[in-house]
Amino acid sequence: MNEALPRSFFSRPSQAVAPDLLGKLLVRKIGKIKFVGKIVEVEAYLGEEDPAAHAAKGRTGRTEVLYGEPGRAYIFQIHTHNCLNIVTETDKPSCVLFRALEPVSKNFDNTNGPGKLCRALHITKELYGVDMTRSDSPLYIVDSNEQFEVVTSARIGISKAADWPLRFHVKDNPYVSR
DNA sequence: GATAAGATCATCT
DNA sequence: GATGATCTTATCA
Repeated sequence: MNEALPRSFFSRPSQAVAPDLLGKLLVRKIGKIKFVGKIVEVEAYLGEEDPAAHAAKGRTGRTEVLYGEPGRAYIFQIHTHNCLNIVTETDKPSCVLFRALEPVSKNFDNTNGPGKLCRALHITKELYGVDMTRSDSPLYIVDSNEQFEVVTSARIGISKAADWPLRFHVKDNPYVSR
């Protein structure tokens, strides 16, 4: 068990990966400590065609990972906090943002937000570019067979293209942000 | 000129 | 009071 999702899982459009990512388990290992959280809210970013995506700005170094392999972790710093994303599609700088997690292992909490999520899991620039498709990485995704209802809604917290239905979250889950 | 790091202002709790 | 896919300034190439 606890086998990381294959790279092929992420080699699809963000809007296809995002909803499938819900209910999956995010594993964060810090030394011998392991945090496990269920993904309950995500947000898809398409890339160059998405005005709200960082890649749309035409960056090359800061968003380097976005242009790289799918399944890689993209750590983005917002103000004094960090945000965790996972890269999708090789050709496009698209990715999926983890907005909220439901604590499975009870050694952490307050994960109902992008910045809070990273703070709780102690995610820093050190994890930038980490391969999340390997179960020996400090950060990876594990499959789950749980049943739940997915809700699609408009994105939040951005100024451009905020009305695009690229936000997905588990219905009736107390850990979903705002 | 380009990349990296730190901060401010609006919205939500 | 806290959080948040942005913006400005500083340092390196």
